[in-house]
Amino acid sequence: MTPGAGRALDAASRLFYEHGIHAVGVDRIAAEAGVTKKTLYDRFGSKEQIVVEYLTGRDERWRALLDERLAAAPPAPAEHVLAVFDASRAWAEANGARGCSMINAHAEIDDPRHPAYAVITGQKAWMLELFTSLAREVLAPGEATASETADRLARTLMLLHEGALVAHGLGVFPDAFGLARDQARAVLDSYA
Amino acid sequence: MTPGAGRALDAASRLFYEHGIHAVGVDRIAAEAGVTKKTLYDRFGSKEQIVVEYLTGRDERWRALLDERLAAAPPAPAEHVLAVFDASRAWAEANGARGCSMINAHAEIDDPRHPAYAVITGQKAWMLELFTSLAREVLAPGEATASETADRLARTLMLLHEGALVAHGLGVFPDAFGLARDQARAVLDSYA
DNA sequence: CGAGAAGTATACCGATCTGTATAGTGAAGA
DNA sequence: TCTTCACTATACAGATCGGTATACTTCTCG
Repeated sequence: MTPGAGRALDAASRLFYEHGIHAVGVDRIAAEAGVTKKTLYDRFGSKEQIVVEYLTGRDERWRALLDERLAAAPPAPAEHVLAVFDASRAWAEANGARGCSMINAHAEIDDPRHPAYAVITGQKAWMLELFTSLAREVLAPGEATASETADRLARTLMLLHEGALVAHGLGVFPDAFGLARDQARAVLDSYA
Repeated sequence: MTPGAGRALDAASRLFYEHGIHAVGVDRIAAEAGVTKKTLYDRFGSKEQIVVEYLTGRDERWRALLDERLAAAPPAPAEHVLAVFDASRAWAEANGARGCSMINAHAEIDDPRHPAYAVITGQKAWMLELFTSLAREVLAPGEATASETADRLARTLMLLHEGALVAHGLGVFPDAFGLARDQARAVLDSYA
């Protein structure tokens, strides 16, 4: 990534997240990045591609933070589940004043053929798979066999997590991730 | 509401919900409603006002459906909580292929001073208050006294509900409202 | 040295954006 | 009958949209 491209993607990411994708034009991105539109189009080819790289970049940074937190968590599977909610709280404090960028982008992108659509649904599917694998370990440590119970537990954790993302983004009540974490523990206990 | 205004608001509501607010221009609204732009601006004054009435209209229809379902539910307070999730499932089947219009609109409106912002946060606050009053009745039937326990239960129900809205809108897994309803029952039982 | 990559500055394109203006039509009601 | 209301049709304004074109500079690297 060239310096100009980096500045452009940084500016675009901030502007897209704060104001929405359709509300931000390429002229504004170029101006705030201190870059000309020619550089933008030489590097990215289209606004659509900038959107894709914006979402991909957030996804990668989120997964990196999560991997880090999971690696540092106590080895018990249930602790890993709680670490996901802790990671989300930390992420939201640093990058999440306006909620989940994937949920927000989904509100603006109606066409499933849009290249950014796969990034959005891909992250949600990945999160569900993560919860599913954690749920399996909680229910049957050591075994990696699928079960309807694990799927159900994983989906419940996903509900709590997505709910916390929205409650936080809309400011419905304070510390949504803390409550979701507590409820996740209660759900895990109920399965034990 | 004059006939032309009604057609315009219907068209705007459908287009805003399906494609997003910024992606739909007033020319398109006018064309699909079979109305001229002059009629649009004579009746509504601005696009911003059309957005406000779009969200207000959905809010009112949702509350009407919910009131109806709550009135028809068994008298036990816990049944009323479950009826909220049932109402959401019914609403989503009829009007919710792209998720919650308030969450979606929030993704596109960054300015808290935007007149639509109050409609969005107002609906979420109202839902939290509904869950809170139901939680109080569940915990202490007949009494209307506030308690931290009731607030906590209400927020947990809110988490499950918002989570189901998102999981349904993004298509993360099938029947999110059914699962949320089952989990709500489990949470209610745990408080009993 | 010379080529190529990365960048700047500026102007332009056609389309679309919200919003306004002008002129006229048809119908309902005092 | 005459006014008022709701509406149509069309044209336009100024700004912004995504995207392209031309010409020049600056730096690195073989």
